[in-house]
Amino acid sequence: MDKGWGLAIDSDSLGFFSTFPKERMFPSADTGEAARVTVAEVDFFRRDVNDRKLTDKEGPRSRSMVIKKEDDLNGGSDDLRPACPDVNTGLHLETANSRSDRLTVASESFSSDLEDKRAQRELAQMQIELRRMNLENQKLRETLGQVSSSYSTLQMHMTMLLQRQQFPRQSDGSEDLQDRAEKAVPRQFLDLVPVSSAQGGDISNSMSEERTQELSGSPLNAAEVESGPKDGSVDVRESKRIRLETLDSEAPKLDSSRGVVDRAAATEATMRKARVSVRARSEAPMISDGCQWRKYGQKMAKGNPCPRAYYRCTMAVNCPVRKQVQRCAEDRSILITTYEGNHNHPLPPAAIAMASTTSSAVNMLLSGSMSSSDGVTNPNLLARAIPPFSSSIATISASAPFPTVTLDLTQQAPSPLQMQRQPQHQLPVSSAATAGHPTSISTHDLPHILRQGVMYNQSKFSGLQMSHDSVSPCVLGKNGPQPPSCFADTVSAATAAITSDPNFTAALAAAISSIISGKDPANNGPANSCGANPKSSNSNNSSVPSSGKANSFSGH
DNA sequence: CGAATTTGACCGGCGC
DNA sequence: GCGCCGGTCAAATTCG
Repeated sequence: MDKGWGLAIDSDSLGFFSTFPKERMFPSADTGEAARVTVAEVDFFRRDVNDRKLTDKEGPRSRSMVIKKEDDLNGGSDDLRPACPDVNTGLHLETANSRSDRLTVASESFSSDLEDKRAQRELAQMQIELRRMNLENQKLRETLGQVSSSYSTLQMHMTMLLQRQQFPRQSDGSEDLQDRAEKAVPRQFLDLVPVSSAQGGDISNSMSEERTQELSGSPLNAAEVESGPKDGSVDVRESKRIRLETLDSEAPKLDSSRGVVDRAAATEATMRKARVSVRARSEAPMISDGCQWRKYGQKMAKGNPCPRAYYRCTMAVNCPVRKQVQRCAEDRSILITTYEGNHNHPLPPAAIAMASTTSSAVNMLLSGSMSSSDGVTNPNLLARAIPPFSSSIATISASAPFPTVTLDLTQQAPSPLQMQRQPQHQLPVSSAATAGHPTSISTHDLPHILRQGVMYNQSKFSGLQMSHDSVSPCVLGKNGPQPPSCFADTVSAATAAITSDPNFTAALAAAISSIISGKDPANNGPANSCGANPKSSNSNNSSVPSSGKANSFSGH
């Protein structure tokens, strides 16, 4: 067998190059037999001219690859490395009778296949880049998991803490739970998060319950939640219900924790009142958010020819969550869904996304209300609430009777009508954010994702003095999307689906749930002309069968 | 027939 | 106090 060629790979991209075969067969020019071209050694170390392995301190890294003849690898001095620092690894090598012939043939091969090699080189580079991005993606996922875990643990802890403040002594073993929960909370989180986010309602409580059950070694399922604890242990939600009842009737008596209680009561009330409105362009009568809803009313709202439908969550008996569905008066292809309250039950994966979004948005409001005193706030709440790279406009407004966060996902810049509804000054974020003025920011980074902005209205924030500090820097980045370190980026996987799917919530829920369970997005059912008759919606809203009747609400 | 929806009535907050 | 309006209730109706 003629001497083959050895390949020394000098690269730090080992993940890719390690896939190279160690031996490759090439036809021999003189014998017609297949000649074995041996990759004598895939050299994962950088080497100097004497083939001595270099350490990191001895020289810069290089991605170049060199081809070495086998005899060179075996100790020869004819190192081709300087002549071909960036040789393609396609290895169109042929064996020949003489060394010069081999070199000539190789040279001709190089020139004739130049384009091919260039393409292969680009391919190799792209594969390298792909590898790198995959690794980065994996790291981001790990980060997401860690942050999510910390977030859940934190909410659990704060819920526990509030309950402990409400019931300093619990004699039925729940203290063990609390202690364990506290021990599970990283210390650094305890000092960072405002009380409001921990009081953030039942979505967090649901997560907390699950976490608590994990800690206690008894997984919590929906049936157990509905039926309550079967042993002597304290159901967390039961504790909360007791706490809420106490807030209504006995809170003033608890002098030692009165401040906390009053604050909790105010927060609970705010949580009940604060709303998250989602504007999505959808022909479906109701966006699917993974929850089950029952319609309990329909009214004609002033200034809108389309009726407003009222739904309440039916996934639990006393779930306080309600939502209103109404088509936009100006553009009836836009569906406005307003959520209020927080679920008091575990949510299916498909519902977690929207519930988390709305809850985070509300928490963000509350965080803003809490942050004005100390200037410390949770910078990621709004980012959590708003898919970061989506073509959305997030409007924080207190001009309505209740503080409302509006997520505009209609893939439009603020319309003139919207701007009219936001009569306050719209200033560039660079000045407005620092001056505490309402702000409007646009971002332009992703090609098919248009804009995300925040219009920020604090003119009439009764009881919710939103500090400009509370607006997430992740959102208020001057140039739009922020580095991947921001938790908001973890939701960015949903944004592509959001922008391509007119049914935002279905896309959002599906995309985020895909992270959890790997499901595909679902689509909505057929269109309904105007307003809130949900009966033609898809099965994701199992409680809203189709009747096909026209809306015939007569008002009152 | 039970569940869900429809829709007129009712209630409470708010402004005048 | 009155009217307006948003929100909810609950009886009637419809649906599966």
